[in-house]
Amino acid sequence: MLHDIVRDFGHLTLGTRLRRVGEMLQANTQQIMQAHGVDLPAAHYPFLAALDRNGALSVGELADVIGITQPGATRTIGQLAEAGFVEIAASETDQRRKQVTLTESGEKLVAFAKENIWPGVEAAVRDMCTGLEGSFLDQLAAIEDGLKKHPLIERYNSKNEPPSDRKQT
Amino acid sequence: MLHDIVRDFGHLTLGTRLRRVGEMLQANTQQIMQAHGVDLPAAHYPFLAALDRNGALSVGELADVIGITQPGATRTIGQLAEAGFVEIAASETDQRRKQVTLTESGEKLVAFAKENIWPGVEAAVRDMCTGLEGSFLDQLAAIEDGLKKHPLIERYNSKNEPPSDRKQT
DNA sequence: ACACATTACATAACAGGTTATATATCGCGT
DNA sequence: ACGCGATATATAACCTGTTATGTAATGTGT
Repeated sequence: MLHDIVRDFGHLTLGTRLRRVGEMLQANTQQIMQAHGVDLPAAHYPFLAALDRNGALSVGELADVIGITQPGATRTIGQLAEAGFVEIAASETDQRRKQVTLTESGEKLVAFAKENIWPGVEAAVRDMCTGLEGSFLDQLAAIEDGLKKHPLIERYNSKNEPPSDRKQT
Repeated sequence: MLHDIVRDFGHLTLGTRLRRVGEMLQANTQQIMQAHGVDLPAAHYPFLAALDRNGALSVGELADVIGITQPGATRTIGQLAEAGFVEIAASETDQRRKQVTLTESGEKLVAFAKENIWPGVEAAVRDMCTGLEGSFLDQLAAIEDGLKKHPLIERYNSKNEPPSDRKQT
């Protein structure tokens, strides 16, 4: 069998590797959400969480809080608005700013996720991270292996009731 | 000041966070290469390294070795071929397979990087990872902070001669 | 008060990954 | 030898981030 060259290269290819694991985790998280009937790209959740925590925020503030660049925030906010989860309004005091707020639908979504899904996801990821030892590279390798062996949704399901679809109110 | 919500959320947003750090590292690495006159997207280097190590490989083998999906490999290989660093030839025994090999230009590039750049990059990343302690999340936070404070190229330059442009042979 | 830099957001093009699916060749069973 | 599943690659569409740059509104110095 061929080697995993990215892993072999150690620190040299750490960037590629972190990115790869991150993408895998995002996909896993999205899968869990979907199993609950919530169908939204994984990267949208930090926006909803930030608005839930902080109330109305401008585009730039959201980018800051979430740690991405402003154009990325602009796009995601646009998609969330199109999906009806947030509202975008021009600030009254400064016509350049856009105030972003959760709609009622968005608030309901966050409430549901906060109550029923996110704690389980957090627990599943924490489960995967417990017992890790050694250097950062060692721990990362353990996570890669652990995630391949037991995907997040498996860890999630083993700790939770089988999900009940939120759409069937 | 507003919080970094992705970090606050702990394990819940680990995916987004890993991805973010990975992208930063890739960008840093690319920057160092560029300072040496080598202008190639960061994700292309694992391909060159794999071909250098293993000799000719098929598209699927490259995807395996590097740990990405086959369509991703197909695209990157196409770009490398266009840049003249690899050659794509149909296998003689199996018309479905494409054998990918380094061109002379590709071999020179790898030789130069292996000799003059990659060791320094590896050392810079290792430098950033030394002395890390605590949980995976703690170490990740330390890396985020360390990278923001001292980008890779700074660590690299402090340990190496100022780069000499390889093009001016 | 007006010129001009600064700020906030939008837009465009790209990087680097993904899934889903099409296409062509191979190889195997009957 | 022929049909058909399996395999190798390609293509298309998408996600999520990035730079670089444009545009409109704001504020500031003279």
